[in-house]
Amino acid sequence: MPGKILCVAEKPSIAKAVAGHLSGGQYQTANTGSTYIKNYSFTFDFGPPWGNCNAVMTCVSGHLTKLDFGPEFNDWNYPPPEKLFDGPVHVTIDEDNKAVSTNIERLARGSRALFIWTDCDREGEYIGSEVRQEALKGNNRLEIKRARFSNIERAHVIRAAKHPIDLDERQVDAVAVRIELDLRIGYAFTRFQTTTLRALGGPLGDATISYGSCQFPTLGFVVDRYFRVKSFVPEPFWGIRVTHKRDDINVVFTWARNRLFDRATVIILFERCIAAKTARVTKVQEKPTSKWKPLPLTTVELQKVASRLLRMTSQQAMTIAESLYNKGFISYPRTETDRFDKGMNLMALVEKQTQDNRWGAFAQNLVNGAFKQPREGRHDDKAHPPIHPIAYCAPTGLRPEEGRLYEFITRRFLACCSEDAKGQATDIELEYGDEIFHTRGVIVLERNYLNVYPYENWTNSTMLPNFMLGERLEPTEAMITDGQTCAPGYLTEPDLIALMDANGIGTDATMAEHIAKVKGRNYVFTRPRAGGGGGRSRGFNDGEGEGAEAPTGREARGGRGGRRGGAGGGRGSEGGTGGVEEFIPSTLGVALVEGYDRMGLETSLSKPFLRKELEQRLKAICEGRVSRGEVMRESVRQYKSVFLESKERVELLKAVRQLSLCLFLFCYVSWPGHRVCGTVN
DNA sequence: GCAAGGTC
Repeated sequence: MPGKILCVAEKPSIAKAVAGHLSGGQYQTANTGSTYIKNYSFTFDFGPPWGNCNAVMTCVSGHLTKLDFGPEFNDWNYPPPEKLFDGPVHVTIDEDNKAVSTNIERLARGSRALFIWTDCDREGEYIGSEVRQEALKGNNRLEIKRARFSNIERAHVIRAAKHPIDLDERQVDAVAVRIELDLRIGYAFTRFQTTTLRALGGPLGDATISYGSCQFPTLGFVVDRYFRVKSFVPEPFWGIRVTHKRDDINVVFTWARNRLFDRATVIILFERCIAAKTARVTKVQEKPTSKWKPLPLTTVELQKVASRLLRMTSQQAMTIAESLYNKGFISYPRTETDRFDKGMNLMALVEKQTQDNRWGAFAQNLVNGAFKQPREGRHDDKAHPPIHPIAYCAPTGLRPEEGRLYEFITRRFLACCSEDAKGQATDIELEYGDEIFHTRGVIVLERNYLNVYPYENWTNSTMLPNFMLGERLEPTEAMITDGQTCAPGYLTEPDLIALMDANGIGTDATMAEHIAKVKGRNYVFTRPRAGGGGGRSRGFNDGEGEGAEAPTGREARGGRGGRRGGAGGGRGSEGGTGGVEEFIPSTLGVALVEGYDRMGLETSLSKPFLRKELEQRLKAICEGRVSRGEVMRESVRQYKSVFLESKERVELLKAVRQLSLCLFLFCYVSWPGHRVCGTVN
């Protein structure tokens, strides 16, 4: 044999799966000093120039190293926190990673080459560089390669093993910058905020007032919505509604202009309608319509749905998903990908579900020919497939909440593999005076995926009577309706996740942690949404793969007669009712955000802009447009200047002895009409 | 005692 090849994956599941494929199942397993990690030995023909080689496959467990300040920075007061922006930092290996790194170092000694099998995302590239570092300690003549793979299908993995590439140093650099900046900025501001606040005594005497580049924007979203709700001023609007009774059916026609905010105009337009006496049918159109099946499941979507329909917090959902993953029932639960790789054998996965007594018959029907390739979303992290069941699990084998999540994931998967729901829509348009009105009737013809996916629904609208194109009719009733815009609701967890996602705050794996963090720090709290919750249409994008902008502005609620036209046509209603938790900032949370916002909104630490800018700079590093050093210097300069300005303000306030007037940090002036919300303890 | 990112 021409020499041994050492393969290292990012986590045990990948090591095992890859070893299985490359060895054809013929491998020897050896324990290591780490409980979770095993070494798999086998032979494999890596192709030229390697040929048939002995190989050992092992792994790490996420990041191997840690960045930290030395003991000279242990004291929070001295050296002063601004020194954390340029003080020396060191790479260390945690105690629980010692065994992992010595395993790699030892295996590297007898190897000719290292093949890195970490996930093909930015963090994975960096973890690959950590592995390289350790391996080179054992053998500095080691040749370093990297396997490029986006799923663990057999053929794909074998191809990756035979066509390795090099580590992408730019991605490694980008992550190195992220790690160092998060550390410096997080520590500096956390120490500054905490020590400043504690000096004030009171109820916050021993609280930790942490700052983080993700937790603060998360808090910022909650505060922002809070003020939008509090400062909302309803605006009245008016509309026109026409009804016509035929064959004992009351058909409601809605106004093409929907509503106007000027009453006099509406009255004039309405009078022209009345003056016309009759309306003319200008369009009668029947056409097929469909309700699209859902997209393949991503982590963000899983978290949103879990809190909306399954009554779990996003963090609970992730914990449960991880346990299902570790038991081998579902695929890797942290993914941004909403399209299945063409090569994946989805039918085999569907087949495994045929034995279930809830959805087995549906799955069998797919196997028998009803199977349809899933829709393809626009996201692909090139590292993991969408979340899907990989083994069947009977409900008795799971805890109740695991069962509910497994059921959702499975039904979602089966829905993806079936046909859109089909219906027939009838659109009728009236011209009345100078105004246009329409109505729509929908008949659901085939429910298809809806039969396995009870989380969505689609129902027939009221049956429409026949109308003839060109006919004139006298409306049974025409009236002016009125209503007023109503305040948006406080943020819910799905809203918050959507905002974080849209603004690049955190990753699929960490968003739930940031939300838990701002709760744990008493920056925000949740409470059940008051007032039943049923009446308000949130207009929330249901994850159809479009941009995930969460609802922000005002929404209208009709007053008398202000209902939207035609029940069918669009999206159906969702199954979840009531029990929605809403996010409210605490006094402390508001004070923190206000304090930083007062220094300028574009650079406020509570806003997502700085983090977004950093993300763009990291991307620039990955594209080779700028160096790691330049980004590091510029970002440190930027954050340090915000830091020094904050510090100056505090000093100023101390000097003029106004501290008793300011809640903390900077001058927090009471918002007009703003009642301090919640308590800190 | 502080971050965010991996992962068990």
